[in-house]
Amino acid sequence: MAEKRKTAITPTREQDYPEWYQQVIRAAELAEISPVRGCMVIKPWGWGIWENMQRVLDGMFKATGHENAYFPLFIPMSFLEKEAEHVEGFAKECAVVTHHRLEPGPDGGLVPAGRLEEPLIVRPTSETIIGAMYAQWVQSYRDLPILINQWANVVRWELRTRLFLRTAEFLWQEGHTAHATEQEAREETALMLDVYADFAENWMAMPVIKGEKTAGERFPGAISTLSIEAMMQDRKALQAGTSHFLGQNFSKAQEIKFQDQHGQEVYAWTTSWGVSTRLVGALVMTHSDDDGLILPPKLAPKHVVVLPIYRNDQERSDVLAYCNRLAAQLNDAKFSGGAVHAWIDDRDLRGGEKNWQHIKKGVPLRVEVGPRDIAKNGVFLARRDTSEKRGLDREEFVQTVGNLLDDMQDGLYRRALALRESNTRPIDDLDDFRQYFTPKNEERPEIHGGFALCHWAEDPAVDQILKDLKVTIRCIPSAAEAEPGTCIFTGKPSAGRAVFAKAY
RNA sequence: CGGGGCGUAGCGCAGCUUGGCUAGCGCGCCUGCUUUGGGAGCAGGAGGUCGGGAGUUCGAAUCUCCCCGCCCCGACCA
Repeated sequence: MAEKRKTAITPTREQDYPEWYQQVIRAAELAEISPVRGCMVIKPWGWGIWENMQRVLDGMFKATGHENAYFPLFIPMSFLEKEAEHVEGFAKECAVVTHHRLEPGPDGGLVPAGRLEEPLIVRPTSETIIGAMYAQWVQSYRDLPILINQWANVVRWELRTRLFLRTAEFLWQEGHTAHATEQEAREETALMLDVYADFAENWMAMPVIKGEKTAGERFPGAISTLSIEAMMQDRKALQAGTSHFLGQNFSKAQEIKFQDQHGQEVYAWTTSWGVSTRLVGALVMTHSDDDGLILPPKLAPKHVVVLPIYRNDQERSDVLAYCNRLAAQLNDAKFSGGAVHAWIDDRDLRGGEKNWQHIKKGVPLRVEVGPRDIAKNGVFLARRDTSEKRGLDREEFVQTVGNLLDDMQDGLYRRALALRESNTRPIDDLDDFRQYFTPKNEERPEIHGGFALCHWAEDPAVDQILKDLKVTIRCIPSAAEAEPGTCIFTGKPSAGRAVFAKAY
């Protein structure tokens, strides 16, 4: 017997959460570190998840009146310079293109030649280049609103990267809208946050808190930034999507102006909103366990893997024929407004090995089919989320597979919500707050803390305490009721509680 | 970008302190046979310019210098 490990992933979440995360991504074949510094290669299984995310989100954007378009990867440096806060926010992490030609170098290599008159920035986000176009497109109130989204890659020259969570290049969508009135733009900002929350909860099975960022956490150049915040299994917060109300900051900087009904020349009100491939990382950290990835069925690239089991050629042909009929039936079954996606894994690998591969990749359902099942016209079913295994009748399975997948989707959401709820609490005392966010083992911090709901006030003293504890204010929850209280850091009066947590 | 650690086969590592035969081990991979309902067994085999460059030396994975990359901790961030 080979060495039998208790879990498919080492270390476990408890032993070393960050390392566990990396190992899950590798074991599930989602992505790999690339030869290019800070950049990752997204592999087919990981890409399949992102494709599903794109498809669903794209449908939601269209349903709320948006259209897709595409703007250039390169942004003239002067564009970025127009909005002061914006420059300051992104300058440090910009990749800059300064040349447009390569020539043979003295040592046989290539050297850049043909210096550009004006350097080009590889977009870290596209407010400026899109705004420049909007300025041309908008002349009359009749041209508004403009509701455009683009799917694109962006580059932020990060010094410390982690697969999916923070890479130098990442993929995202960025919506950019321009409106005639402030109210309409604010409504758009809130609407898109709702879209993100809907997607997170109903497709990713990831509960989120909707809220507004504090001044310190705002997008550079925004009047207000809304976000959805999720709790990962190490109880840290992950910002999973943002929606910004940009006021007239960018339209003034970029001359996006128009004549209103009264013939007055006024500036447009703009918004921007985005989610990125970071959501794949969020998915991993929300649901997976010590045996690898667990996927919410609604975003899984495939739902059911059929594993044929046979000993000889005769059995092989019988079993495969049965499996083919089963897979065809499954692919006709309905799930989540589409079809169940099943396939037969007939690779020449031993059963146990093959089985574990699918466990690690998080395939929601595994179905073993061997001579014994055929004799009973049945299947042997294993579900990834609960590890439950049982034999059942083939027809019954085909009839109920959609419901089963729905049930798994719900179960994952409830499990994630339960984790968040049992690790969220109001804290009204600074000592309690410190204790909550201080690990028992300073050398190797164990999983600790969670979300704390506290009264607070704007004050440099608060910033310092939070910095020392490595805690951030995640958001001021939209759902919170007005509740006057006292800032636990300064004793100043507070209008309501904010969510505090350690964060990614 | 500051502090610390590490680069040896696809992955994980030993060897380095005290330079010396043909650079090893486990997993994985290939071939054959036996196997196959939860990570198979035996036998044989392939795979390395020891991260890169320069230096010291009769001789460098091992010593010196420079460079590159990765990981951890800070600062910054979707």
